[in-house]
Formats: sequence, C-alpha cells, structure tokens
Amino acid sequence: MSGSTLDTRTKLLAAAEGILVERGITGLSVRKVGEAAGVNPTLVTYHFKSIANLLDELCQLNLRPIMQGWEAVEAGKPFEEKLRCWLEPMLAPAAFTPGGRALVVLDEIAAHGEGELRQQVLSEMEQFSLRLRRLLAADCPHLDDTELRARLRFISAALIGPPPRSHGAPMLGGTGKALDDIEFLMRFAKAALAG
Amino acid sequence: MSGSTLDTRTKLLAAAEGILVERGITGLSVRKVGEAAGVNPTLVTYHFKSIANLLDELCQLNLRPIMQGWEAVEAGKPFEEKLRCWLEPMLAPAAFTPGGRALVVLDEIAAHGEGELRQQVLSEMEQFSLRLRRLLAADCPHLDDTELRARLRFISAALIGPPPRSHGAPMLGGTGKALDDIEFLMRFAKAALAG
DNA sequence: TCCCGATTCATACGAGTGTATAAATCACTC
DNA sequence: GAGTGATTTATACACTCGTATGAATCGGGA
Repeated sequence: MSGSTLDTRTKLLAAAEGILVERGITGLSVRKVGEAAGVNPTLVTYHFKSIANLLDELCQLNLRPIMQGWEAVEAGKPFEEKLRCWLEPMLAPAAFTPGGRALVVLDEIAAHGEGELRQQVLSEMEQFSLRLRRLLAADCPHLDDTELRARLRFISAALIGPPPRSHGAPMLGGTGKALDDIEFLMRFAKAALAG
Repeated sequence: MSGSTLDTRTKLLAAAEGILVERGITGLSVRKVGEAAGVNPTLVTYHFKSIANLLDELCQLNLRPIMQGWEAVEAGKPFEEKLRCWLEPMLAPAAFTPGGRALVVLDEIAAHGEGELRQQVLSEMEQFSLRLRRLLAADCPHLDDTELRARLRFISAALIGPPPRSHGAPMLGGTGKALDDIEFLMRFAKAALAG
C-alpha cells in the first residue's frame, strides 16, 4: 500500500464522482470510471472489491460532512440560525468535485442503490428529519405537526431536486446560479415556514 | 392496424410507464417491457421503431395534459386561482399508471434522454416558466424578478423532486401522502411566495 | 542480486442490452 | 377457400456491462 496506491484509489473515487455529477448514474460504468481516471478499468475491482463498494465509499464520503454540519442544529439557537445550519450543509460541494454538490451524489446513489446502501442513507436522513421537526416545532407554533412535516419535506425536496436530474440544465427557470446562494435559500425557507 | 394492434401498442406503453414509475429508468429495457406487457419483446421494435421512440411517445402523452392544464393560468384570475391552475396539473396521474404522477414519468425520461427529447421537455417547461413568472409578478410586488424566479424554481423543484428518485420511499420525512394533497401544496406555495 | 508482496495489465466469460432479419401466424378481402 | 398484408414469433448479431483469472511490472528489504 504505497503512495501510488492511495492515489489510484482516490483517482477512481474522484472519477466516479465526476461522472455521477455531470452524466448521472446512467453514465457510470467500471470502464468509464477507469478511462476517466486514466487508469486500467479492472483496478476498480482490485481496489474496491466491486463497483457497489466504490459507490458505498463515495456515499459515506459525501454523507459525512452533511451529517456533521447538521449536528449544529441545536435547541438553544434562534430560528434563523437553526435554519441556516440545516440548509447550508445541503449546498456543500461534493468530496472531489467542487462543481457539484454532495447531496447530488448522495441522491444519485440512493436512487440507484437497490439494497442496503440506499436504505442506510434514507434512514439517516429520516432520523435527522425527525429531530429537525422537533426542534423547529418550537419556532413554528402556527404549524401543526403534519403541516410542518409537509413543509419541511417540500423545502428539502426543493434542494435535492432540481440540479441533479437535469445534469446541467435546470428543469424550470433560468441559470440555476441562484440556487447555490444560501441567502436565496434562507429567504425561501423562512417564507415557506411562515403563515 | 386492427384493434389488437392498438391494444399491443397501448399495452407496451402502459408497461413501460409502469416500470418507469415504480422501478425507475434503470429498470427499463425492451425485454422487461415485453414481459411486463405479456407480449413478445421484439414487438417494441416493431410498433415503435426503437425504444427511444417509445419513450418519446410516452413523454408526449404525459406532457400534454400538464401543458393543457397550465393554459388555464390566465392574467385575469385571482392569485390563488393562478396558483391552483399551476400546481394542480403537476399532481396529475400518469397516462396509464394512476398510482404514479405524469411529472415523474417526464422527469425520468428527461433525466435519461441525452438528446432532443430532453431538450424539448426542458424548453417547453422553460417557456411556461417565463409566462408564469410574468403573470405572478403582478401578485408579488414584494419580490423582484430574480427573487421570484428563484422562489418559483424552488417550488416546482419541490414537486418534481422527491417521490420519483426514491421510487416509493421518500428521501426526507414520513409517509408522503401529504405531497399528493393539493391543499398542502397550495398552502406551501402561498407561504413560499409571501414575505 | 534476488526475492516477494503489492500493484497494474491483458484477456476472457457470462449475462444483459438494442435491434435486424426471416419465418410463422393471424385477419380479412376477393 | 385462396391470397395478401398486418402482426407476431424465433433467432442471431454486435455491443456493453461487472468481474474473475493469470501474467507482467514495480518497489524495497535480505
């Protein structure tokens, strides 16, 4: 396990992530990853035992920073602060692809993964979702539990949804640059949780 | 082109749509479609010249009712009415799969289609998006053009995003039944376009 | 220098993909 | 009833996929 080994592993992860972000999960294959990494494709099977394992590792790598960011959502903080601590990690860049967002990688993987991997992502998200709702309930007395849950789902869906599946072009609306601006997002979420 | 012919065509379209909705575009193939339709797979190539054409037709079939519904968004109507005319078609059921939404089919196809088909969907959406923004601008004087565009994108993304990629399970939050209730959606959109 | 483990490479196999082709079957008119 | 065009079927080809296998190559201690 010399330095060159780690480099190849990283190159493969980065290449796979890049493909995932800009071509989508459809365009991902062992050979494409190898080619994009400038490396023999069969090294995917060597360094990760299967392509699924590579996806798994990529998933963990992109999930961790988001979950860590979310830990900052605490009961003591004011409403807007909580909101920011929730939303900001969702805009975090992907592990190896500064142009793409980590959430996109997670979503592509979660949408593809048939088995445990997807279940794990979903369950972690679910778990946080419950905590978030409990914490925000205090700040939104005008919304009952069902309504609050619906609003939160809509807001997070708004973040997950648009850029990934279009792979470049937005499904509705113009440039998409606005979506990456946390302030746009903050104003939107604040409004969406009001009256 | 007897009656049985039309039936087979329809059966294939319905089967493809069903797979698209519940397994996602990944699970779609000529043979799977044939099997799901209880019909020889090569009939896909016979009735549509290629699988891409089948997708195209499926796309048109699901796009049309949405676009028609959107024509009801008119300048004279009050704000809430415009909102409803915009949002309600987005919950319309898929052409052959009452359990799934037409928008999901479109999104799965648009996310996959590399070429013209996707461009067409996006451009039609884009076109309507512009008209919608112009019409709603009168009702939202508190939002400048950029802000309004961002809000509208978030709202539509909230609708397009969540159910499709999860193929059953929601990415965040509970049952997801709430998402299909137009009243939840109306309240959300109204709030998101306020202050 | 030799050796040995780690890493890279080339090749191959089985499964699945879309689609072309030709034969078989059906429905209907003359 | 025979013939004809539309429809269905069976088979095959070329391609891509993930992965297993064995050989080639590299790097560093004895």
